[in-house]
Amino acid sequence: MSSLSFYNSLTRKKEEFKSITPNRVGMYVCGPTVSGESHLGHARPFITFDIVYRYLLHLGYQVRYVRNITDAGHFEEEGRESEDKISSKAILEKLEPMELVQKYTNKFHWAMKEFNNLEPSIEPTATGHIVEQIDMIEKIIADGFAYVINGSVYFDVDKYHREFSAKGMPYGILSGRVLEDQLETTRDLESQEEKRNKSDFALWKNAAPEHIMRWNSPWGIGFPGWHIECSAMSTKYLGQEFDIHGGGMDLQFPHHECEIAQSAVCNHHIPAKYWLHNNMITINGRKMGKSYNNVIKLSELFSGNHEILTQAYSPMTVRFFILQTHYRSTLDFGNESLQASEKGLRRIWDAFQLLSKFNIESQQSSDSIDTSLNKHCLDVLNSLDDDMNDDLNTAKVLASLFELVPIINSLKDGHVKFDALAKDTLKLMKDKFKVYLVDIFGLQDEQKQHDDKISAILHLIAEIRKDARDKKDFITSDKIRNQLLAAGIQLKDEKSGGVSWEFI
RNA sequence: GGUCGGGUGGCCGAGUGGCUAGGCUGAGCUCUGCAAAAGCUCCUACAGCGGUUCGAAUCCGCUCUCGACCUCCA
Repeated sequence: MSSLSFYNSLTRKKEEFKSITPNRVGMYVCGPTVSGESHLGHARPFITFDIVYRYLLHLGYQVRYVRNITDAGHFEEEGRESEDKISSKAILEKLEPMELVQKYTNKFHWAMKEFNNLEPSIEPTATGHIVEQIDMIEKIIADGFAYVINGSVYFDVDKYHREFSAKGMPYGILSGRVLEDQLETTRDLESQEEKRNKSDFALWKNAAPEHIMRWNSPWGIGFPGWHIECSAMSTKYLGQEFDIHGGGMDLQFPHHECEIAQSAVCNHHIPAKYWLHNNMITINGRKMGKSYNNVIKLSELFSGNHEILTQAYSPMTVRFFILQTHYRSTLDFGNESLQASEKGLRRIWDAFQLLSKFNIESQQSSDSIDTSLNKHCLDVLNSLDDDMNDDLNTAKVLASLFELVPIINSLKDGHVKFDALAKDTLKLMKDKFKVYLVDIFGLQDEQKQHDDKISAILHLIAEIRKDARDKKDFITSDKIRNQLLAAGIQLKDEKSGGVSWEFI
């Protein structure tokens, strides 16, 4: 059996995963900025890294999964009016900053729950770690890699690059950018006189009087820069060097590059061994993002309340949609694609439900095994782990599971006899479907829950309809079926003579 | 302009040298009172042009084209 490997953005190649501490994994994923509601694009990293988390747990690792909440505002583009996003919107909505932050944090948690994402081990907030951030900045200043001007602190990228290139940690090591090129191509921006170089970034920013979010610091009243929170919190909870750092590809530069520089100065290490980046979700070929004005919020997606949407899509449909593509590929949103995922999910889930109900133990081992079919099943089942180990090829795993669906359905319909497959093969199939769909992919049943009384009524109605059919009273039987269908309940006559139903 | 990554059948999307990816859609058949579901079958594609090779979607070169990042970003 193969071993787990990841594509490491840092080395730009696939590498076998070996945890720093045996059997334990530390993983840090950049969380949401809670200044607004999460959209479809945001769902991708959190689902992707939920799969990473679940898979590592499945492999038996003890994982500490840290995902932060960015609740201290970041800056607008340098050179424009420096403005704290969170505080400016708070004025707009006439809310306390922390009230706003709480509101969107709650919404974020709601969405994560809808997606059936496991909760991280620690979910630290930026505002709760101002002290740690200040400590780290002081250390960087003491080491000579940051300078103070007008109550703000900037990281001296140029100096860092000169001194740390020799230590194998040049600025640009993660993103592949060459600092010298950057300096030449960065456009001239105004209000940058404070910084010694254009590539320098803020560690601490002096707060203008109108800023509501503000803290005391050795340099005056202000707020932390964008990148320092992740360095401070990952160091605090995972140590100076941990296993996995995850996030969206758009964070690779500058965010993660700056994290590396900050941590390299303070801890003398590139903070993480493996850097994993998920690709973007696009819409009409363009990245979904605020600046493109093409976002679909998660609440809109789930309710169908958006002009682009032809219908609502459930959280599991969205999850499945994301899993059907490799995490490093762009994924283009489209109603047709989502609908395909919705149907595909139902098909595979129905097969899984059937499979779970099969009573394998009662099957007698026999010599009527269809060896080629049996081998085909085993080959497919045994390929699953290899595909998952190969940089989490969830798309391939799902395709393989789909290959088994016709066989499962045929077992039910009797096209394939149970004793055509070895008992162990059936057991393995049952096990793998459960492990992958439920444990690793985190899919769950979305059938609307109905209570026993409804079930009893449906049983009764089905029985009445059966009586009508037996009497060849198809007018009555069709009336029952059609009206139930109109009410969202689909009856299916089974070959065995029984009836099953599905809420649609 | 710089850096990087793509272009796969009607749609979405795996796949790095030879073997059917898969899902959705469409067509036909079987089953069925009729449906639905399910099964079977079909529609067999790799942007273009060259090159390497016995053999290329896959490797190399060029061209066209789309996108991401370049200090707000998942």
